[in-house]
Amino acid sequence: MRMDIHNSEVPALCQACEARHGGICGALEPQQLVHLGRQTRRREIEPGTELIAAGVQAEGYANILSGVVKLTRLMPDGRQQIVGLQFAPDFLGRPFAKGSEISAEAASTVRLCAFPQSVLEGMVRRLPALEKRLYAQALRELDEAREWIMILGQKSASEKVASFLLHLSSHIDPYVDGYSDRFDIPLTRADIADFLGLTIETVSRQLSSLRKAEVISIHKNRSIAVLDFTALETAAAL
Amino acid sequence: MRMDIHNSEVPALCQACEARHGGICGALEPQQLVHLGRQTRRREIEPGTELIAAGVQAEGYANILSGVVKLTRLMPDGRQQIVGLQFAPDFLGRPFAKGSEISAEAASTVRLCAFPQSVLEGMVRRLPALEKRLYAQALRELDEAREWIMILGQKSASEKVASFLLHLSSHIDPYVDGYSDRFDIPLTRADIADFLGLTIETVSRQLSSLRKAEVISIHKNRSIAVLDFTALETAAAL
DNA sequence: CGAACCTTTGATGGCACTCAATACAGGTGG
DNA sequence: CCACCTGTATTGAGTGCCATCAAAGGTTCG
Repeated sequence: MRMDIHNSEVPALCQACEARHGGICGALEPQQLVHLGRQTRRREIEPGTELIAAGVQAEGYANILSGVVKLTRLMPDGRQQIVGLQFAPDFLGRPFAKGSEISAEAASTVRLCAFPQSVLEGMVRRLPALEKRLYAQALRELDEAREWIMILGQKSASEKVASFLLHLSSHIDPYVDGYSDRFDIPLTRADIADFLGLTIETVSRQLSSLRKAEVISIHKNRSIAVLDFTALETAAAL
Repeated sequence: MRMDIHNSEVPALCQACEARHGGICGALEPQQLVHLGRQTRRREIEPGTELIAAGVQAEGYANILSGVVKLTRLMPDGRQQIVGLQFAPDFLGRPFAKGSEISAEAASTVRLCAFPQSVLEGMVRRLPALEKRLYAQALRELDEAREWIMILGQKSASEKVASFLLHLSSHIDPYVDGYSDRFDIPLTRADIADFLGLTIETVSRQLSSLRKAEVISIHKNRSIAVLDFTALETAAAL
């Protein structure tokens, strides 16, 4: 972990924070961290909790410390699509914006560092580097969204599922279990299906197919180990 | 058209510019317009010309004055997906970024107001309002990208084509032809197919279907008139 | 008028969806 | 600890939508 020159000036909570140097906090000087730190509150969110409702202006903003947040859009007839996933240390919320069509929901247990709208917007006005960070995240999200457009538009079901697993594996820290690295899938099969524009049956079939080909191994339907990374990349048509 | 308080200070070229109050120019004061105006060059681009190549850092930036630019991503095996369309007065290029996977190509004849990279980046550093404009466009593009994610993930072929026509009709100015408003489709069937993740045959079939249902009328395969807007919205599942 | 290209239309097949049944995991209470 | 129950995931059979292959029709050039 990188250290600040005068760590004594950095709030204790921030010193050990996973998001200290990422998200928006990376752009802040110690004294600004103190200012922000006074008004933040850490929260732990249950899976399934709605964080930002569609069509409603968010009351606050937050940094994601751990867990996965899914951004969903709902069609008038009830069809649902996950339009993005956010991981630590992503920033949650849209400054200066009216409510959008998108709602945010905790996919797994999520830990947040939350602060009120006014605080962030005030700091942005005084600190151009902060706006630059927000801009950078928006561009990163835009690239990611366009990558998914390509995946949804061009790829077959099996390629979609493989691409999804690769995406997950690059954002989730694995833990060692026996001889191989495993990670918990933070989404249900229904979530994966909503993300990939497939049905849960098709997702399940593709996962089974990868398991039978010994590209991955699945434990209790909840954790996955990638046994053959190269094969997974091939399957994703990357 | 909105007027500046002292129009005499605004470059003549900008006074009559379609993008004067949109894109990034809307954030500029007359004196800054003069500064930028000195270093811009208007260009007219042939359809099919590549404006920004994938993997290469762009040499310059531009405002779109008219026409349509398609942003495409190519897969290793040759499959192609259009990940976004840009219309006037959108800004073209990504400040401070290394080359991305995406390439930009003129879909129709495109008129640009182009300027070198250094000029824009210098102005951004001195003018926070400009960065805010760029941020706002990135967020707009992000919303649009996520809308297409939903369309690609959830909608049927007929719904996709109807959604596409609605999208076009909201970005292209129609001209009166006989008794109804028409507009030229700036994309070939192949482009539409690449955008919607379909084949040209399927696109053609869906267009024929809408024509037979008298929702639209097609003239010489190139221009379209929306005869029944409500029916088109229904067909798009909006 | 003819050539090249784009678009439309038709016939067929495969991939993913739908419907249906079974299997599994986690939690609760006996 | 096991029986039971609920929600989630897997597997199977059949169907439908869209891709593929193939041919004909339009449009725009020279």
